[in-house]
Parts: sequence; structure tokens; C-alpha cells
Amino acid sequence: MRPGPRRSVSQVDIVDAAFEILEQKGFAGVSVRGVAAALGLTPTAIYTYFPSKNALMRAMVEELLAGVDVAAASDSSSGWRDRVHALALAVRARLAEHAGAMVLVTSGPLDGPHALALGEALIRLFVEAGLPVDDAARAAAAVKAHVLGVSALEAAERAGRVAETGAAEGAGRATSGPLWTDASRYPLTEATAHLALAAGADDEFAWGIDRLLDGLVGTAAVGNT
Amino acid sequence: MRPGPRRSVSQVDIVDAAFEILEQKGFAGVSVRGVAAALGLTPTAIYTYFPSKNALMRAMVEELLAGVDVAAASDSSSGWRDRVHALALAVRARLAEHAGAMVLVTSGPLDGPHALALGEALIRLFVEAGLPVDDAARAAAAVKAHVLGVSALEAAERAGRVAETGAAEGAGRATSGPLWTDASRYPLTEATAHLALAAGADDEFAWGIDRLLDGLVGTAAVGNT
DNA sequence: ACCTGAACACCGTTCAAGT
DNA sequence: ACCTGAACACCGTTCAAGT
Repeated sequence: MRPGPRRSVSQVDIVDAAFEILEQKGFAGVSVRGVAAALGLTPTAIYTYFPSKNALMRAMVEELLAGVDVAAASDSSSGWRDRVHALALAVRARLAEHAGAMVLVTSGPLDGPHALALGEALIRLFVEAGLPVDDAARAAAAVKAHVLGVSALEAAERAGRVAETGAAEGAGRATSGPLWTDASRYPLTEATAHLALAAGADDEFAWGIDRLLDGLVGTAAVGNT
Repeated sequence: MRPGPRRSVSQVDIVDAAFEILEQKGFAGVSVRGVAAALGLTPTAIYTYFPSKNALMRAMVEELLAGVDVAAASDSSSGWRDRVHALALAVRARLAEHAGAMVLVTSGPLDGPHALALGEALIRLFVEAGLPVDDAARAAAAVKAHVLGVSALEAAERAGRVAETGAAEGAGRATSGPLWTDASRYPLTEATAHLALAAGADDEFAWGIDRLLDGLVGTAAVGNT
């Protein structure tokens, strides 16, 4: 057997250990040395399981997406729209679960089996909604982009919050401080700051997905199978 | 004066040098040591200009966004829809210009002056389109997310291509190879692969933005100022 | 087949010291 | 005020060697 390690730990053990470190120390804190140490291994032992750190990270993305219930997309007890919603919400939740998961996703193409299954399910749902196949694929890509984009905005905001509390003292003073506080030049941004759009409220996310779906299927196709 | 270095190089020189390295070696290749060396400086000299590597990267994001012409959003010779299009296309182009720019954006909140100006311009355009302020802010966030999401998908795909050509030999064989090639389980994905949705065709991007705008402003507001 | 130890060529950041 | 040199505590990855 090609991938078969016989002892000590398994590939999923390594991935799980990596996730634990990701959760605690963020993306920059994940090192193959650290993961190895957490498992009582030498760094070089990791290279028996994964050919590179990047391969490890891609496996992490797969485990992340493995957590979303793609099968639920085929459950025809609810309409296609509800099922797209469920899928989008699930992916976003998984991405929000671990700090730095967003950078992980950007580290390589989403061509793992779970990623492919997810994309396939989305296209199928839009076909079900009455779209021609090509448009269904475009719509699926748009939904993927939207979920990823919202997650990116959330990750960016969270990265800033971590940096601020982490530094505590006036680390970024001279460079960024005085220039960026002139907020009165952005009245509309200020007036709508209470919406906390980047913070990741579920209802705001659902609103965005709904507007996107409105545009994707047009007003004609209101058919909720 | 607080930020005033008197000699040798300026902050923008450092940012520019960092971009050159980003372009050539990707995100992982950018180091404060490397940037310093490119300018004939010692690594520690960089800390006279930026308090940390993260501060440097945030300055890079600002320079990236400085390249999009936000003023064009106020040019009322074209409709609000065209101007949203122009803004979205410009941001995406800037993000696509440098490999690894996406990770850069995720490294901290988008609260620099150029980022704020861009967000403000988007909200204003949606107010112009007839949306109430709160919905305009939500719409602006959706457009930002869409652009970022598409860029993230493109970055992920590009990261994969680099890894493949870089490794050349069977680096990821045992781990990912045999499991991921069973593409016949994803017929719809295969059937629409020719669309190259992740590759970043301009017309596909425009289609997505258009559908999103359709959903955001509804069918009632077709008013093109 | 799996794992260790030592080594190579790197990192970000701090701090005392120079001019 | 700006910059250097040396140092600290890390990195990913390779390779010979052990069992």
C-alpha cells in the first residue's frame, strides 16, 4: 500500500494536531516542527506522511470541507434555495471556526474530493432551479466567491483585532496612527458602522446570499421545487 | 515630524521593493531581510520605518488600493452601474497583478484611507441607485466580498499552478494523487470546465457582478442616472 | 518502512553600540 | 535621528544513518 504508515500516528492525527495549533496560535504559528513536537515526533518524520508543508495545508482544507454536509444538498424535502443557503452557511461556519483558515484555502486550488463534491452539488442545485448548465456553473462560482469573500473580510478584521490586542502598546503608532483616524471624511461608512457588516452576523450573511440568488436566477424562476 | 526619515530611503521605496519581491518570489518569498538587502540596508534598519513586518504588509495593501481610481466613481457622465463595474474591475485587476496579494489583504483590516475611500464610494453609488443607506452599505459589502472572493479563487488556482510547475517531479504523489483524479464523479463540473470560471476571464467576472447587482437593486430600480 | 540527528540556509525581532 | 552587528529563538527541508 502506498500511503500506509504502520505505526505511531496517522495522517489525520497530523492534520488534527495542525488544526489545534492553528486555533491557538493562528496561521503563522503553524509549523511542521510544532506539529511534530505536539505528536512527540521529530520534524523530519512528518515528511513520511506529507511531501511538504503545503501538502499538509491542502489536507487541512480538505478536512475543513469534509465537515460540511454535502449530502444535505440532495435532500429534496426543502427547496433548492434553502439548500444553497444551508451549504453556504456551513462552509462559512467552517471557515470562521479556525483563525487563519482563509489563508489556508488560498494556499492551493480547491480540487480535493470534498471541494469538488461541494462545487458539483452547487451546480446541480442551480440546474434544479431552472438554469442552463453553463449559467448554473457560473452561479455556483459566484456563490463560492461570495462565501470566500465574506470569510476573507471577516478574517481580515479578526487579524486586525488580534494584532491590536497582541501588541497592546503603541506598536503601529508612527506609521499608521495619525493618517488613518480622519474618519469624518467617510460619513456613509460611519453612518452604517452599526451594521457590523464585516463582523459576520448570520442574518447579514443570509441577506447577501439572498440578494445574490435573486440576481442569479432572475425574477422568473421563483420555483421552489 | 514623527514619520520623517531623513536619509537613504523612504517608506514608499521599501514598499516598492517589497512588491518587486512579491512579484518575483510570491508571498512566502517576501522577508524583511530580503527587502532590506534589495535596498542595500540592514534588516534592522527597516524597523526604523515600520514597527513590524505586518505593518509593512498593511502599507502594501494601501499602495495596492491607491492604484484604483476612486475619483472616477464620482464622474456622473456614466451610470452608477457602470461605475460600480469599473471600481470592481479595477480592484480585481490590482489584486491579480501580484501573486500573493490576496494573502496580503487578509493580513489585517481594510481600514486604510484608500480602503475606506473605496468603501465610501461604493455605498454612495448604491444610494445613488435608490437604495436606503443601510441596504446600500450591505450592497457595498456584498460587492467587496464578491471581488475578494473571486480574487481568492484565482489566487488559489494560481498557487496550485506554481506548486505544480515548481515541483515538476511527483512531489504530492502518495498523498493527493490517486484519490483526487476520480473526476467522473463530478459530471457537471467536468461539463462546465471549459468556462474556466476560476481562471479570471473578464467577461465572466462582469457577468457575476451584473447578476449580483441585479439582485441587490431589485428589478424596480433600473434607473441609470 | 518508519523514524532520528545533524546540518543547511533561512526567518522576525531585540538590543546595545556607533555616527 | 538613523543605521549597523551580534544575538535569540525560531523556520522548511535534505540527507545519511539507524532499527
